[in-house]
Amino acid sequence: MTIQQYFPSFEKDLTDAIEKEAVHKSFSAGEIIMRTGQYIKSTILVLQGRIKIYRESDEGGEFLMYYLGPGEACAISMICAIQSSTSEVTAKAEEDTEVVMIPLQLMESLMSKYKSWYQFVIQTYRTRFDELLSVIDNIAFRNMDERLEFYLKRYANESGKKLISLSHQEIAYDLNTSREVISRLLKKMEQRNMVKLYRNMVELL
Amino acid sequence: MTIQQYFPSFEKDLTDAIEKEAVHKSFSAGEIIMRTGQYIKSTILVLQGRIKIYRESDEGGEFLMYYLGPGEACAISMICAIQSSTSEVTAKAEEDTEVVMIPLQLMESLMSKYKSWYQFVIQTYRTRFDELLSVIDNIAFRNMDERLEFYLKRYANESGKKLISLSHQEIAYDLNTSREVISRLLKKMEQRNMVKLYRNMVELL
DNA sequence: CTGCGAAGGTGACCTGGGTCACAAAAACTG
DNA sequence: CAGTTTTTGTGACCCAGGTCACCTTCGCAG
Repeated sequence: MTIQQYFPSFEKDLTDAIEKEAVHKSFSAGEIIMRTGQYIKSTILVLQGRIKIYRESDEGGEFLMYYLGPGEACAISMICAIQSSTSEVTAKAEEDTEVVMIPLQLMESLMSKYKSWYQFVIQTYRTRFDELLSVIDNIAFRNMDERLEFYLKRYANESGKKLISLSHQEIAYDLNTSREVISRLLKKMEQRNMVKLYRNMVELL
Repeated sequence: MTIQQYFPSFEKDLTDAIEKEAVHKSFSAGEIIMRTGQYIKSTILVLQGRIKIYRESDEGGEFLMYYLGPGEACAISMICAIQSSTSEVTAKAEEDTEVVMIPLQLMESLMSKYKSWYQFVIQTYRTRFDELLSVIDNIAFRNMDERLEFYLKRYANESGKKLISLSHQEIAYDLNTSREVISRLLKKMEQRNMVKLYRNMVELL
């Protein structure tokens, strides 16, 4: 079945155990899966779609951390699940999304029983930790133009398309800046032949 | 012995195992323990002193992530150790420091044998992940004055002293800004009676 | 086709904070 | 204690990027 397919590193027994005890769930595009301060009782594995993980400030600012796609899991939900503490971030379905929710206790028992699960968890931490490091690099050391370029490239990479369907406003939210700034910078990039601009779309060249 | 003392959550057997197989090491103040790009083969537990974990940019910028004190461990070294990959950060002894190095294979076997070790590792990930989140919050959403305030408070907290022995230049490095900016902001804080300034020292009020 | 809302463009202006140049203390050294 | 080094203070200036005001363009619904 699907778990097998998206998580090929899992042992057969592990796949079965998850299949038997975990809960499948669907979210439609735009739905909030988890919000700041919410109590977490399960970890999330993504089967289909895309989930956006971002941080919200008290003053309504918003800041993209990373996206989760099929075959990936939310490190934060893992950590919190184990500690059964509250989330510090918001998760939103960017597209229609299908996930498997693994409750706290199951998580524990899988951990001691299946080496491939343990390794998957470690791998997940590692990847997300790295991702956070690169986020920090970007905001600490780079200017807006470089950050925008990085953002577009990453987006294109992860979605596999060169045509990025985002309005300037949406990009601005993700980078915690204003629409005008993004418009100006994109215009500059267009003049340098790095992108081509359309309504609600940016094409990377 | 000391491991027992600084890591009271460890089972007796675990303490013994570490005592027997891991290596004690000392670093003097200012020594680099681990640098960006270096291959990591062991995890570090801190017994004495203080270690500063920071990120370096290509252009020589520097950016503090967090400090490690007695009883704490380096999450990054754990993750990298397990993956036997390279480090993305630099670790420097801030004071004379004593650590225990736990080699990769030992790490693995402790993980499956001792529940208290497994929990310690998870706990460490959690703490550091949170710390990174708050670092991101700060640089993404806050201005320099708030960041400086946060920085000083954290420093005071962690060292347990209200007298902070740092030059303006050192603070500036940690926050990846310039000395002048820190001087100006500290002066303003002094006028607002939040701190008192001395040479090479800041006192939090 | 018209009218309206959403997206994008643009100029004017402001501010935080980075940079430069230099002065004044403070501390260390012979 | 005269000279040197380190730290701190400060004014002048600049630039990225945030803010505001307002315009244009596109696409859609009636």
